Amino acid sequence: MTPSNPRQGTDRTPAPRSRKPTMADVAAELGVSRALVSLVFRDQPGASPETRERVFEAAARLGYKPDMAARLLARGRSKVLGVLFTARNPHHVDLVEAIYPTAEELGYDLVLSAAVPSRDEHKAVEALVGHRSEALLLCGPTISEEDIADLGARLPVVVLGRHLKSAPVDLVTSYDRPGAREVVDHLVGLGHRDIAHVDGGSKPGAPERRRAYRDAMRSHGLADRIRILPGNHTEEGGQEAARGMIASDEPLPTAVFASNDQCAIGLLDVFTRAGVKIPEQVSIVGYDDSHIAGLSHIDLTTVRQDVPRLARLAVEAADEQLRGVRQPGATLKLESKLVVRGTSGPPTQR
Amino acid sequence: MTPSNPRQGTDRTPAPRSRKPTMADVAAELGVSRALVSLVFRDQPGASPETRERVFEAAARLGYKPDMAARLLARGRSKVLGVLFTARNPHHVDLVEAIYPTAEELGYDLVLSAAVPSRDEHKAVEALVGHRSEALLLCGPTISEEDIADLGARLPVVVLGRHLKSAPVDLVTSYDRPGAREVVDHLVGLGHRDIAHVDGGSKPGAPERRRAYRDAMRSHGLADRIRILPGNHTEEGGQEAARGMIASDEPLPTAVFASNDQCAIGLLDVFTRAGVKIPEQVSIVGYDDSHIAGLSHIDLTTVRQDVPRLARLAVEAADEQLRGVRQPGATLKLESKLVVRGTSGPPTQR
DNA sequence: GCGCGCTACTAGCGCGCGACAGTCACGCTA
DNA sequence: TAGCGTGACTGTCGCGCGCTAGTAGCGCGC
Repeated sequence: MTPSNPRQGTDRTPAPRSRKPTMADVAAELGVSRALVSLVFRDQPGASPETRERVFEAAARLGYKPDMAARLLARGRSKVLGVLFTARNPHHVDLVEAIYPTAEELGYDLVLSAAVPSRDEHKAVEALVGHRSEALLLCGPTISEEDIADLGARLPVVVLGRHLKSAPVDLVTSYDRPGAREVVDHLVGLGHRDIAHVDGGSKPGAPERRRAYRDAMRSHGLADRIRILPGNHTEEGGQEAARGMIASDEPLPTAVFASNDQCAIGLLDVFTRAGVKIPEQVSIVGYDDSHIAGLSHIDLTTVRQDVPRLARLAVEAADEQLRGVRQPGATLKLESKLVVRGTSGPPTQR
Repeated sequence: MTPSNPRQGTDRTPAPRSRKPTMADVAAELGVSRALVSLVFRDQPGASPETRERVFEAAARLGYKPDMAARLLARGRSKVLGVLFTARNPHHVDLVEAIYPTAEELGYDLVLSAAVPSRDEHKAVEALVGHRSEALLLCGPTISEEDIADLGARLPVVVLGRHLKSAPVDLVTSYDRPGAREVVDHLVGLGHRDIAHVDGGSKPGAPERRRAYRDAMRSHGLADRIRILPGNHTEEGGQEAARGMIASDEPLPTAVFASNDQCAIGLLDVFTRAGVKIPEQVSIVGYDDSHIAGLSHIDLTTVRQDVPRLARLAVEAADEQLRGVRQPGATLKLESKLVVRGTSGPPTQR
């Protein structure tokens, strides 16, 4: 019937080279102007209900879908937010999930870019900017503060889960001090005194959590028991730290507070394989309450961040910057909360 | 709306323009044509080395970055692949990670779209198409075969990890039969006879694995022990199945083969909480060998799919369709391999 | 002097759409 | 009847770029 049809029929033509239908095709089909079709698809006043109906019908028949790239090009605002996250980090995945609803609510489209081992964050970010993201949401970025500042000078940037001194960007994180404090309180309350911390190096959030751990230990009069082991925010980091503890001459701590859940899971892994009973011999506490911490039989005691609100605040912050209602540089912090599960318990006497 | 953008890079730029710099700005800065700048940025012959140097220098000075949207619009080929995945599925995350290197190698850019609870696959796919993806890679899509066929009629589509009868798309999966066969062989070899299967309903790959399980059981003469429990590919599905088994009047099977890792982890969760010893009382085997199966103290016996090769084949398949070197409809299957870990062992006599 | 081939560059159209200033028919008022 | 307003629609420009067909300039051989 229609001359321009999507490439159907795997039978006849070897390469049915059919163009994707455009607005002009729809307009021609109905004998109206492109502008009218445009109006209808943008849901703007200026078209009668019957016309709208006919336009939609014709569009469906031809298989027309609006072309984002052209739309972005033509209109000033792209309404696209770029989201950078680390594919392996379950907490980031949680954040991404939570960002979608608010973004949609405020009329933004999302483009995701994953930082993976073979592809560093610089490339991922450039891809986002290249795809005309109006603003960037960076989940725990590891690039330098200077690079983030440069980005922030180019477009609105919201950083999640990392503290920065002076970059012209918005920050959305949880308070680390109360969370870490709750962890130490919890462990001390159970009777622990030898509470070690496996840190996350310079990874986002790690310095703050390390500092918060130190403060909490001091305020419990356990300054001399402070023991900080180098780690990072991956399972491997936790595994290595655990191996180090086992191989060490010093006795094992009775509790370990890891800088994030993945690191904690790495600890769990090596300890249980080595026959160390969790939590009888060693209690383990993580940070983030990513979805894998609660589900499955990992059952990790951890600190829950309010992911839905973090996500909402981040999107709203980006929106505010874009609308120019305020200058960048806001810092938003949320409460976090200890979630006690199976990997923490009273120390056994020895 | 103020026409002047409040955000302005540092005061470095001599001619403070509120617009993002374009190719024309770079060209004007040097007194050359836009086309020349275009050549340089596309790394095409036709510009002298000195000119290239000057163009790059001027671009850097002005802070010019090529505009993807315009580039996509202008050139026929967008060289963008759209990837649909389920954020929560660790196997999908593994796939996404693995897709990046091959895509880059073949000169494709990637746009990710996550299916999350609040945003179904239809929307996610439309977003990808809207962003001008030339081809789609669908990781375990749950939308109907008909919808996939429609998509396949519009643009090249490669489906990972799901079998389809007749959609005009490429399929890249692992053989389910040998994998499931190996699982049953392994369990029978350990002495199991009551081997149940928690299936994945109609989820991608689930019917094939269910069938493969049946066949393998039959060929071991265990047709009468076939026991299939409804489940799905989430932790919750596994948990529910496990609760069902515990509540049931029938004795527990001595081994359970789950349709994927997440489901297996759900089983593990409920069984261990209920005091059922794994693997002494019940052996558990998963499917996918997603990164969380091996790491952490989950230590799940599972079937490893060759993720890097799956990813490579998928990208190559998309590329071939795009280059028109063959018609869609190819089916590529890879070997998969049992990985024995801690959740399977000989049954205890009772 | 001519044509030849080569490198280095330019002119200008078009991608699919949004924005905006029109145009047109129609109905209402004075 | 002219004047005016309004809803429904059209014409056209330009977004930032890719790409094809050019052209100017140069050295070369005869």
